[in-house]
Amino acid sequence: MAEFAKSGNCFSCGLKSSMFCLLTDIQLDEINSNRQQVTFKKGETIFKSGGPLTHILCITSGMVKIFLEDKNNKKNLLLKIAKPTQLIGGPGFLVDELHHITAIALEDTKTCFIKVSDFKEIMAENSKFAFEFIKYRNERVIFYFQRLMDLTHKQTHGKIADTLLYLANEVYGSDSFDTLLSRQDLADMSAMTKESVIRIIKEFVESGIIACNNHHHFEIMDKNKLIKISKTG
Amino acid sequence: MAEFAKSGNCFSCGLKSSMFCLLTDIQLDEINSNRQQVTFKKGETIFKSGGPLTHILCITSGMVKIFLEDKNNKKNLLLKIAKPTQLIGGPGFLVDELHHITAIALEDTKTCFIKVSDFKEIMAENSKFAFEFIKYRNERVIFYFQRLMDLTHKQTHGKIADTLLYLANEVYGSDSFDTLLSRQDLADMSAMTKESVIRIIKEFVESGIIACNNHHHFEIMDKNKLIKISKTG
DNA sequence: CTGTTATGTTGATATATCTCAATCTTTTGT
DNA sequence: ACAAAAGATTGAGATATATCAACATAACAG
Repeated sequence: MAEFAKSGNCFSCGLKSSMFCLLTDIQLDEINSNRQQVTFKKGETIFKSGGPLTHILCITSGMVKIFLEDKNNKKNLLLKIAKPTQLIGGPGFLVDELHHITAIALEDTKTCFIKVSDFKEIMAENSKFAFEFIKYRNERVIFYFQRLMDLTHKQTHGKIADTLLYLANEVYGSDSFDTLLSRQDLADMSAMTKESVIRIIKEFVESGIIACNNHHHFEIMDKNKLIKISKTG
Repeated sequence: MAEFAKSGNCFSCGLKSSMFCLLTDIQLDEINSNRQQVTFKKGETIFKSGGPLTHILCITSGMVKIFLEDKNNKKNLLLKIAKPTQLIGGPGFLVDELHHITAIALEDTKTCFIKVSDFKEIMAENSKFAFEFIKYRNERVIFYFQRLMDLTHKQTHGKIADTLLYLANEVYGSDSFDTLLSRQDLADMSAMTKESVIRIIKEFVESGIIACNNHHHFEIMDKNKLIKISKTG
């Protein structure tokens, strides 16, 4: 198992320019000695909504889908795709110490488990670390605000445009990408049915806005048009 | 202008059992000497999305609606009704120092303006205060998660049930209440049109679930039924 | 390689909700 | 008190999207 970089620098596991850069050697040692590395296979559940929040996770490699679950209606809402160097844990921290989101590995994924108690201790000692955490949280809130507006006020074309732009810009960093997400996942992300997703993707392909082969390769051909569709809803 | 209570206690302006109880005398003095009390008339804008976030506000008296604005579509999403002793500021804190929400007084409202720089200083000195702030933020995130699920997956009857239950339980603390919200506000809160709100309220009245006089007085007659409607969507 | 299961696709139909326009009611300002 | 403005209500019609069922294709296990 790789050790963390010393001297207030980032994790050796790839965590660059994150809040962990703010830690002292002593604090890094403390986290380092208590952390556990765990590997998940594709499709495995990393943690589940309602379960105890004992650790904050850092993704070392792989990809994870994070979503809200509804027991009654079995309708999920996919919130984000988490990638390496991102922390996942959720808002139960300092509240009820429960998970409010579910995380499932989209491919084989390595994670570091950091004890919540270590997290708290360091946060109490190191105010810059706490500030960075609040900043991170607030950024997420701004993101969810946008999600609330988009999912409640836009119609299907706009929502699919949003989902495709999110994947290209935020997840894959390219207008041409292969995704691990199923049509149902795209539907859960856009708050609609998989049938509607399929129909709109077909429309987008027919009008030359995107290309799509073998179900999982996407290419954005006319990004301006897609952005316009996203804006007009 | 009233002074804050000393000895680590709450604001004299009514802020009870809040995070301000965690401050020392010195810290309270610091906030106290820099704060400004501002009164807003009914309908006045307290701050607007996009504007600079220079102060965190504490509501001393009155009621405020907090909502997300969309410049293009002029469709708003009402997030919450803020009441006395609540802090309002929003997630721009430590991110871009801008407001991401708009606040409008629903009635004559008194507020305390606390400088963001004071807030930061005290948070750096007092880790318990920072923890309390993170807790507060995380509670909001959990609330927004629920909102995301409710607004995207439920249909109109369920969403109106949610809105009525929110007003009764969280805002007015009674199953019988007069609200300052218009039909359009209820629509903005439930992510639907005012016409649909009106029709469903009429249905609820006709089936004896609620009573509603002179547009603004509501009374929940059959709460169990309303809860059931909220659950089944 | 082959049957089985999961995922994707298409079409026909139902329906919830919005839109628009007319009308009625309440609130507000003078 | 009255006119004007704002908000609430109702109805008819349009439409976007879900639902359901059948079928096609891809992925997977033995």
